[in-house]
Amino acid sequence: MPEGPSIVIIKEIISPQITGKKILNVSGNAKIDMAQLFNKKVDRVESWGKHLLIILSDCTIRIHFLMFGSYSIDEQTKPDKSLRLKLEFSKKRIYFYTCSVKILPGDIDSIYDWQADVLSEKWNAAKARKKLKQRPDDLVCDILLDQEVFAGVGNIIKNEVLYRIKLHPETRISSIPPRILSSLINEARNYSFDFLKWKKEFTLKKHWLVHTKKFCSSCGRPLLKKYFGKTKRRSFFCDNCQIKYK
DNA sequence: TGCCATGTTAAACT
DNA sequence: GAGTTTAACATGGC
Repeated sequence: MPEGPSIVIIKEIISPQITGKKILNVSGNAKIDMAQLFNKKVDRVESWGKHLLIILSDCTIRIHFLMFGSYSIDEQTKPDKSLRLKLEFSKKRIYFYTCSVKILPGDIDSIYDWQADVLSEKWNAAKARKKLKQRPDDLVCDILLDQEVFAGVGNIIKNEVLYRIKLHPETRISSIPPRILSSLINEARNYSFDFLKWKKEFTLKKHWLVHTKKFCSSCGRPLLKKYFGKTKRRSFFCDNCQIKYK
C-alpha cells in the first residue's frame, strides 16, 4: 500500500465513488471528532505523497496507511479492532484499517505544497533542486525519503532510483555532479510513474532491478544490503556499478 | 514458525 | 533543550 503511487491508485478508485456524496454515518476507532464529519459532502479526493485526502467543505480527512494500512469498499474485511474509520454514504461504505486518521481544518491548499509531490502535475523540479542545495551534508538515501523534498517516494522507489542512475546510496548531496543531481530529481518522478503503471498491471515486483534482489542485473556481482544514514532503511545496491562520489 | 518490512509519530533515552 | 533510540501500530510475505 504505502508508497505514493499506491495512494494514487486508491484515490482513483475511491474518488468517483464518493465525490459529491454526503457522509451519512461515521464510525471506527480513530481518535477524531466524528461528529464533525456527519452530513458533510465530499468535495473531492486527492493524494499528496503518501497521504490520501478526502476533502470536505471546511475540513479534510487525512488517511496515512503507514506500513500495513488497507481499505475496502462496501464489505468489512478486517476485524473491528483494526477498523479505524468507516464512512457510510447512501450507497457506498468505505472502510479504512490500521492507518493514521487525522482531520485537517481549513483550506487544503494552504496546508499542502503540491509542488513537492513527485506524482503531481504541479511537481516542481527546480524547487526540489533548491531544497537539495540547502542540504549539502545529507546522504542521498536519506533525502530521497524526505517527504518535504520528494513527497511520495518510499524505500522501494529510493533503491530503484539510485540503481537506475548508478549512484551509491551513501553519497553526500554536495558531492553529486550537477548532471547526476538532475537525473536524481527526474528519475524520482519518472520511476514513481513507472511504479504506478506496473502496480496497476500487478507486475511491480517483476520489474524490481535491485530492491530485495541478490545479483546486479548489469554486472552480475552480488548486491549489497546495508542500512545507511539517519533513516536507517534498507539500501540494496551494487558496489561496482553505483558510484560513490567524494 | 519467526522474522522482517513499502512508514511515521511520540515517548523515552542520553 | 537538542539529538538519538525505541516502541507502537498490527498485517502479511517469505
